[in-house]
Amino acid sequence: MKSYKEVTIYDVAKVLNVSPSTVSRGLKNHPHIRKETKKNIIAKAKEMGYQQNKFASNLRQKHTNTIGVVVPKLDSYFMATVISGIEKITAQNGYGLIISQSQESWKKEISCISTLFNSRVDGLLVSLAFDTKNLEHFNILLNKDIPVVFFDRVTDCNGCMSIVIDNYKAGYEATSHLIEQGCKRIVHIGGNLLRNVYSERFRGYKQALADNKIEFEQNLVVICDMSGQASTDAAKKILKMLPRPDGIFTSNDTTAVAAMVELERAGVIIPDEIAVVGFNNDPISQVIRPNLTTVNYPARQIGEIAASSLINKLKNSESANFSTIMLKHDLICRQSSLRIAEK
Amino acid sequence: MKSYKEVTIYDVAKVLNVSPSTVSRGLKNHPHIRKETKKNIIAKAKEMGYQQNKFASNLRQKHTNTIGVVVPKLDSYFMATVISGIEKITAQNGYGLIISQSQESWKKEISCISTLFNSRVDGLLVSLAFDTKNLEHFNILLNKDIPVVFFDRVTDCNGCMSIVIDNYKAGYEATSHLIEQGCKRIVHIGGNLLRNVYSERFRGYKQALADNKIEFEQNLVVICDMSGQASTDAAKKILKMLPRPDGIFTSNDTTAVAAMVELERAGVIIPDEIAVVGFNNDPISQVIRPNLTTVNYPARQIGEIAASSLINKLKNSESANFSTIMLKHDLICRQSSLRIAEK
DNA sequence: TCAATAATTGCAACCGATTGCAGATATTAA
DNA sequence: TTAATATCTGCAATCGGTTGCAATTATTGA
Repeated sequence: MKSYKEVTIYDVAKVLNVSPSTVSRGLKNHPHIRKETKKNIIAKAKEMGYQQNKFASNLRQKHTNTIGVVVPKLDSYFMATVISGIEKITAQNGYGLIISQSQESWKKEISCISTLFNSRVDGLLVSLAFDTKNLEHFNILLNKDIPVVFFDRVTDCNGCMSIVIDNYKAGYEATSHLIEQGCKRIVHIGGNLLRNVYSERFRGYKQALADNKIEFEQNLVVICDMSGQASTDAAKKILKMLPRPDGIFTSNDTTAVAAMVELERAGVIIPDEIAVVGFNNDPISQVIRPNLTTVNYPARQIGEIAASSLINKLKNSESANFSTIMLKHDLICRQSSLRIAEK
Repeated sequence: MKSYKEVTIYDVAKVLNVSPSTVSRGLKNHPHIRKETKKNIIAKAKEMGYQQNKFASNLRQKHTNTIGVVVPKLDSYFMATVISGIEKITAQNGYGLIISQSQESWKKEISCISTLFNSRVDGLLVSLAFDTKNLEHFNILLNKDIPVVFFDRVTDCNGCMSIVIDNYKAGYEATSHLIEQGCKRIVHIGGNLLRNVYSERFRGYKQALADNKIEFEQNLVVICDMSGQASTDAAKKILKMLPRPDGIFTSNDTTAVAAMVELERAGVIIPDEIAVVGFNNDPISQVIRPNLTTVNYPARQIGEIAASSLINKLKNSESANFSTIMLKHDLICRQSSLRIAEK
């Protein structure tokens, strides 16, 4: 197929009249090689256009310097930011990155994991799909001591690390904020309760209601796929509820925005008639009018910490083996929920 | 580092009392191996948990069955959809995917290309960064006959294929549509004219004006980074223009939406006072009120065709060597620009 | 000057899958 | 039954870099 000839350490060795092993060591700054020799080797290798063959190297060394990433979807501001953080750290440490999407599907997640396993990634960074019900597909990795770090959508998995925020607290704060603003009937829109992020936020929501002596009503809870469309539908339902709800706490900004658009279309005034709080602090939250109150999720930091935890684990497998790192979040109050302070 | 022992074809061979070569051939369905033998080999390999070592295989075979992807940014609906299309095709054909982002930076693009080159990808799928000024960084690939297929943000590059839509025509149609709706002073918001997508759409815009005897005004053109923020700023400028423009054609939906939000905030009625046309047909275009008129960009199809063209080229390098494939687009007319039909 | 120690370098055996060619076995034709 | 052909298998070299250990050279101390 390919007609050109690669330059190998053998070629460099021949020209320099040294052995391939010397070239190999010289190139990676091995202390046994004389400085002078090293300089020659590096210069000549560069001159000849030598490029290390990673397959030969990996074959011998048994690791690939590659990290696999499995995320539900790439196309959200949140996830893109996380990945950007991951990439920054991995690039700094000389690791390559293979990114794959589970498309929110358990089945596809299984195949992603298997593919990455077959590519012999050294470690994995994972955020779970919507409907993943068990973790058996991770066993092939765990059996071979390939470390896995979960982030955002995490799970209890024997020996794996997790990077999250305190979703319970965030949900509690968001809901409490709405209550402080005078809301009495607060709708919660959330995703599959299998996933910690949704179940925890939901739990926070319920607890905030309870702590404020507001009765929890199951029919004020919408569990959906968290798409814009689902939220538009939810908004339509909300419009028909009697008495009409006066607040919405939803688990991402996409749904918050879609709901706001639909409500305003029906003539509802936000926040006066219905106050809205989203989640993630996507850029759209600052574009939409009224600006959206939301929970700031330190996405880039999540990515950076997940990556550096994994790399740390790879570098010394005996390292301090924490199980969970919890990052700080903030509730950012904007116009979509401020009914008191502004008056 | 790793303490477990991998199962190799030698292990399988020993158990089955055949040679490693037979196992190798049996596993890949080589016609010289008896059906019976094959069955045994496959069964035993599975039983023993054999997993092919890709490094050994790649080392020997000189190719990696991996395709590299370089995109400016992952975090847009458009790009995520393209990648989804790419992944579908590559997965079907047994290729792996390494995805990297240039973050719209020429410099980062150079480093992405170099990294992928070092990973020995068999071929590359590329959409150029905003400010890429020359193509020298592709020479390392081209010199070694590693095929590159450009999509969306393409360029003339000796021997490379391109997958695009007719951006000139799309720009022409979008602008003509606004003119038909009675617009006389149409603002165009676009990106760096280095990139075909922006320069072509701009060219279409100008031609449509010319064909309708509307004088082109340079100060109605906003060249920016196509972010929501830039568009909000642009909208503020538009509000101050006298006489006030009555139409906007902008090169993506993000900017269209941001502009609409800002204009409506200032009390401008869309489309009556200012009609808006975007580009891409992002989901948001159907969420925002009024619904956004936009150009449908067949993102998934672009990805699929780019991937299959590349794979085709890899499989038989002598294959029909087209230089450009141009896909069909449509102008989707919605409320944000319809001033006549609806009245 | 000579032994002892330190600093360099080379040898050769890996890593695991692939594949051209030769050898072995089975089948068919004569 | 024997030669000729068709089917299978195995041998051994190869891909290119790495690394333990031996060998060589340089340096130091006595």
